[in-house]
Amino acid sequence: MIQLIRGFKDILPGESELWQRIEGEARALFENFAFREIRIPIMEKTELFKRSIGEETDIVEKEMYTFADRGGDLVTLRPEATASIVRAYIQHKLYAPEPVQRLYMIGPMFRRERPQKGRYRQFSQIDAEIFGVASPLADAQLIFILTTLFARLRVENVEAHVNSLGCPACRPGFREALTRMLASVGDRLCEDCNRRKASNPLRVLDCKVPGCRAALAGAPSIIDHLCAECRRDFDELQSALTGLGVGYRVNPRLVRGLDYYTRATFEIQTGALGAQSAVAGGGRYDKLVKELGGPDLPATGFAIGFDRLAEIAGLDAGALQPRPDLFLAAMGSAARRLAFDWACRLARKGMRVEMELGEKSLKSLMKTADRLGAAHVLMVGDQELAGQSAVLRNMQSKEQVPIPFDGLVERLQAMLRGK
RNA sequence: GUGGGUGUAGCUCAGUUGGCAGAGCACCGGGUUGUGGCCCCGGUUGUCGUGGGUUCAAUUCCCAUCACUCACCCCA
Repeated sequence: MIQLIRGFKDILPGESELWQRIEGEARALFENFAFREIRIPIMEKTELFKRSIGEETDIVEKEMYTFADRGGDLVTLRPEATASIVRAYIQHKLYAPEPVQRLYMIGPMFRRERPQKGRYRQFSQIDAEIFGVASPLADAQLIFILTTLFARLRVENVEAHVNSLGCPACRPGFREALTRMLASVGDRLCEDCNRRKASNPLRVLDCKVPGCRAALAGAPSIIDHLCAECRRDFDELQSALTGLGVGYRVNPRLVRGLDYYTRATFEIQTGALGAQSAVAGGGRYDKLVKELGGPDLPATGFAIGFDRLAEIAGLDAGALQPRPDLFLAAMGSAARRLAFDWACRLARKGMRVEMELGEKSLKSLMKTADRLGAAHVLMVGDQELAGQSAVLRNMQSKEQVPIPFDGLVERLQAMLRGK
């Protein structure tokens, strides 16, 4: 028996309906906010991810599915969506006719990590990006979309965390101050943080080890080091959120694992996913478009962990299961042939129709119809053939009415429409 | 990459001084010769994760391995 790859999973009927619902809600919301869908390839040249995400990040250093294809080109299964979307934005000069582009995509990403709750090697993201808008109102809009979507999906106990990572003008100053502080408490930090304080000091800020948290009690806050422009933008983001009625928490410890982020950064966090607290994360990356060879245009975006969202959505999966409008119960080959014909025609007319194609007792057929949750059952056997009239049973009221063969499809369509 | 827990029927799980493999649910059939849910009766389903070892005998003990899972790490 060949089993699926570690960290990958099948979305089976019963769960796929939930995924469809989530995707549908997301698409509808994006359309309302004037986003348009972009479909990007599942692989890119490895170089793209190295340059955008950052060589020193864990994603690039040890998590990417990278290999040489048969022509010898180094390619990588996408670990996130932003890099490809930016690449497409530049490559197709989407900015030329209109710099402002609101784009979204939904699809699988790949990172080779050790699987655990809320973390898979193939996972899906719902991704949104806004190009060409420097205003923090764009960031506020993204957060508003996130909280709206989560509310529609009945996600409870989530909290929006926001922070500013500063810009090339002010972040270096903060980084220095933090590095100095970390050097002075080096002996109290965990092993990982001692390694990180050199490679990526900002990451030390969100270490979960209690000792590190205590040692960092007096750590400098990025917010105190923001330059005037960053400060002003961060204030405007907050007032916009407040104006929209979005609850949020300023979290100076919120940092990102990807190098390209600047200024506004945010995360939707939950306690329902074990150790994985982030259901969605994003922020502004004003320098990335230019770094990847495009014009100097700002951008901001987010990614939702689809799998994580599906796990915490408060929707009743049972209520999402499809139920047949009509189940055809036929006895005998002649009646079955007739019923088969009706079933196909009714399905083509838009009715959800199910039918048993083998010979079964009526009792067995009724049981099947009941199990499937069929609203109505159409019975046809020798008696009905003789009278040229089938019997329609309402499974809930148990009421049964004869339906003449002549014009049966049209009659049923009219009777069951909208039910 | 590191550590803990768990692998027995389609599902949830029992199964200790080592002795031919179990329950509930589900499924199929019957009770009701053409009418579902409730009830009753009967029936099907297993490489006991895999490979070795110890033993007359291993689901049980030992070793290895794989998978799942949780946590670290990292992130969505």
